[in-house]
Amino acid sequence: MADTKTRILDSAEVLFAERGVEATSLRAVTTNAESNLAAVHYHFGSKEALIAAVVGRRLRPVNEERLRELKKLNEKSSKPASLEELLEAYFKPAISTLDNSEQGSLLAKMMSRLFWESGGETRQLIVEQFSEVWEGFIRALRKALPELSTRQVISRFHFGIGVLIHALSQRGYEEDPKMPSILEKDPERQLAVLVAFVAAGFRAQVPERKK
Amino acid sequence: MADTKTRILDSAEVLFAERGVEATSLRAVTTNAESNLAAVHYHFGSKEALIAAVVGRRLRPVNEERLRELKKLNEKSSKPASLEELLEAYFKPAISTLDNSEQGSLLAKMMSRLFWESGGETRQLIVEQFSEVWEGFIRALRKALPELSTRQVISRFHFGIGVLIHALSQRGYEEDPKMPSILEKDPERQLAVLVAFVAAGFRAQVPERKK
DNA sequence: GTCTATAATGAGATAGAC
DNA sequence: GTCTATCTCATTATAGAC
Repeated sequence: MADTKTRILDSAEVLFAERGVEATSLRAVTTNAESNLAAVHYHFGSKEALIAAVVGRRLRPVNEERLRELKKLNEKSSKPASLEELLEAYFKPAISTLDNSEQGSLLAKMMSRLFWESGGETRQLIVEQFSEVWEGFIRALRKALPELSTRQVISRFHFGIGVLIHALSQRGYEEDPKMPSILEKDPERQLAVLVAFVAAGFRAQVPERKK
Repeated sequence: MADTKTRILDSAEVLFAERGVEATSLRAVTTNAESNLAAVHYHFGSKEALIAAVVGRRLRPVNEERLRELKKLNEKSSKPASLEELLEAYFKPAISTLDNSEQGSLLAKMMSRLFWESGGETRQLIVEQFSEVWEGFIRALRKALPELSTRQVISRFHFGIGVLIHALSQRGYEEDPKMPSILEKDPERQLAVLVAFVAAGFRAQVPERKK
């Protein structure tokens, strides 16, 4: 059996994803981890700090891989990276990490929840985790799409993030007949579909004025 | 001053959006509404019921307008409605309602939060509110895009919903330099940009197999 | 490091006067 | 319909034994 700290992290991750962060009590976390309330405070200090640890453990490797992929693209040749390459570099780490983890869809839901649920301190955490990655990708996307204004690039990049988050977080609801599954089963196809959709959106022409 | 019931709804809407539903206590709601705890239980019965009332009050008119617009498109001519017309019918009620309400961005955030935060009962509420609308739009979208499979239409429709939710919910963070504003100021342009992005995504060709 | 026991707080809900 | 006061319960956090 893993050590107490890890068991608490694992347990918290599952429960945060299933019920949401606010709705999950530390008691539920520790019971599930076959530990006790005091252990959380010994290892993490507070519930807020536990949340940060749970998020950081999963998000850090994803964003590190994104930066590595981006660096590879930037150094690869004198030509700027293409739109599709950049989107793939951004989406792939998220999709593959989620597939390799035993938690699977739960993790995706936890991340998307965190994105919205966070008020105040937790939001700060998210912004910090992402700011370097976003800056890097937006800079590269501007080079790939010189015909778009910076503002348009940022806007459409966020549209793409919205697609990713929504798609990932709807996993696990496949059983519901009212909410048919969104993503393909095969991770390679998932990635291809997402990249194709968002890339086409990036290249869309917006009509000048409404008729 | 509005009656107590309305003041409670207004207050709850603002606080739910700012802090999240779980994190908002009924005490905070009633203090803000210059009322008291008992009034919530008199008018609504429970916190869960209050949540449902807050959501329903805003969501119902939006979804009713969507269904009206869809009906208009279906009856307009013998030709099936175009992709752009359908997307506009879906997006416009959300954008214009949000602009007309004095709460503005708070309301958008409340909706997007609800979409994710909801575990169990509250999720049920969301699915019920949306199922008729989604069914109608997916049926119409299939006619507009006969070259796509039903599964692809559903998947891409949800991608579009992801874009809408994400875009709307990021309103109000404009002050943060790390998170530049996503949407145009002008609602007409917002709509045009969203429709163009999602329509292009719908029409994207997905490469058959990865190289 | 781990645990039991308990403190301190805040939550949703309710009774009953007005 | 509205309000104060209170009930009951669950939460985070901590003290202190081992």
